[in-house]
Amino acid sequence: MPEGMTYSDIARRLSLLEYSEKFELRIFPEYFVKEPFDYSKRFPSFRVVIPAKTIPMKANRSIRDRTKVFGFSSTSKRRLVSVFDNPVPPPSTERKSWKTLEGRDGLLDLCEGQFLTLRGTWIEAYGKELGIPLIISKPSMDSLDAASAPRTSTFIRAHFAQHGIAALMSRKEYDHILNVGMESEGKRIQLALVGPTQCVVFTDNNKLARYWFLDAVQEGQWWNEDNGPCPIRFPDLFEKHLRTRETYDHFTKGSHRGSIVADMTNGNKYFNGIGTSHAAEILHLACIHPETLSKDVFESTISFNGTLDRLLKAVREFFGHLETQRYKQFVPTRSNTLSAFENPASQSGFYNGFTKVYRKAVVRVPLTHYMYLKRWGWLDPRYGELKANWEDDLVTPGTIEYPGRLRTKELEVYKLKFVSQKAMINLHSRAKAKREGIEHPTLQPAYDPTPITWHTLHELSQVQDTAAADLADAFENDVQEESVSGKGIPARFYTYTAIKQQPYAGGSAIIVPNTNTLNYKGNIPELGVASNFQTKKEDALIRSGMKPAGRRASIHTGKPGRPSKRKRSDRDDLWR
DNA sequence: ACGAAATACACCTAATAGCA
DNA sequence: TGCTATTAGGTGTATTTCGT
Repeated sequence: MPEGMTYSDIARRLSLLEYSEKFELRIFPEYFVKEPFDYSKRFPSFRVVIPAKTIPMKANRSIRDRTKVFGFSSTSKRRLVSVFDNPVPPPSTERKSWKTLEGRDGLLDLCEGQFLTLRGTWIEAYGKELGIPLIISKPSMDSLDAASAPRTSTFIRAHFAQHGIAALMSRKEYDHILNVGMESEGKRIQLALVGPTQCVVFTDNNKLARYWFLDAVQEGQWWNEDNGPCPIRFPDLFEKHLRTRETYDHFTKGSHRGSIVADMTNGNKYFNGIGTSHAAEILHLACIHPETLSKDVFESTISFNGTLDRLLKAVREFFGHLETQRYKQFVPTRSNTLSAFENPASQSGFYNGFTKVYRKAVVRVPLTHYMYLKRWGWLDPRYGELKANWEDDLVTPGTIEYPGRLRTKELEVYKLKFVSQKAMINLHSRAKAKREGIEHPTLQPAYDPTPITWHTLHELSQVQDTAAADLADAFENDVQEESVSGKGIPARFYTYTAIKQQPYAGGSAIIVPNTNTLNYKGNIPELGVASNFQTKKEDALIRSGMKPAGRRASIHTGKPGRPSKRKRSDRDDLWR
């Protein structure tokens, strides 16, 4: 969930932090996750966490030490010192040495145990990142006077995933959580900037958050320059960037086949700060089907039917909620709840007030919007014409205390779910069956957590086709394989993607122009769309009387890499 | 031949959906 | 009602084929 609006909100709350010279960085290594890759090559300033297997073994280390999930000792940071041969951080003046240190950098070590100067107003959000500038006051040996100490500066760059936030917390609550134990409280703090009365705590229960410690002088700015402009802080730049020739070329060139929802949520180069929920809401606002090809959206600038204009307008309108009086009134910076992690009810009320689509089964639209959708044919045919006197009921009666509210009409929203399943086929037995002239054994699902519906059976037949093609290939090498290994052709797994759940309320099916959009994330997407319009392909199918109730799903063999292009068949002509 | 594109997967656990 | 299985989030990297 953490997306542009979330980061902006976090930064706004943290701006109330009271000024203090004496913050202290505290780290809780047991709430970090093992990093699967060595980031030191790409991010020299990033504190690399080293998988246990790369830690040189020492005779006196216990089993417990060796099973640590990453380089930090789980019991205390101090024990890390005994693990590495060269644990001494470099002096802050020798900046070059940060890069020369292999596997980790000195910035984190420099921060620890030092006086850290931090101001709430320094904390910024940019896209999907939070930046915390810090001044490190390094006390000299003979003086602990922070004011006169030599200084250097660093940025902490924070990126959260699910359930990750940074929050302002009283020192009292912080101490309480530590005393009770973070596990028992369910509050797992990863990093904390601890002041005498106030703290900034970073949490991410799923441990997917990432933190960078950047050299402020060397980097210049804390955010990732590879990402596009922040739509909240620089809306004009954001829009301009999406209207450049380079962006147009990227989304419209022949090889680009992505859907707009996938391109908005995958990567931050063009749609920085926008994730799954923001994308769903923005597309809803713009009356753009999430699975519209990006190519079509961006080409609209040439054909002048305004799809890109609608999209960019919707982006502005969506993030414009942060500027409304309602936001300032109902989303307080100063929480009056018992815990810093609790959100006031008024806040969730605010967000639920304008989010219409994401993870919702129905959407309520004003009558004017309903008419708009109807006018352009974006509504399911089930939704009929409005009564002649609909204008009479635009506003509910209301009372003196509560004025009448704008009457809305409820529309169903699509919820699509896709699930990957595995099927196993024994090519050897099939080859044998073919040699002996008997019928092929049926393809068996290797596991099937859900009941097989006709949809999945349909996809299974697709898998059968692929398996048959593989079988033909296998026959080419049949003799050779048998003579070498003596084992014949091995069994092989095929993975296929099937529709687990039909569109909510099952009124009609969406036919997707490009089946690639089914698997846009490798995860299981849940799409909420505002309206249901019929694609050209669906129109053609209806006309030809061949409209299937489900849709064809792309087949996956389970191996990574770009999928090979399907050969064009005669049937494809029906889809034009 | 080589850059670009598109896929899987690793990394987690609270909350929820589904089932007995 | 209690138990088990599934789901959500975002990014870097590996792996494969496409397009030129």
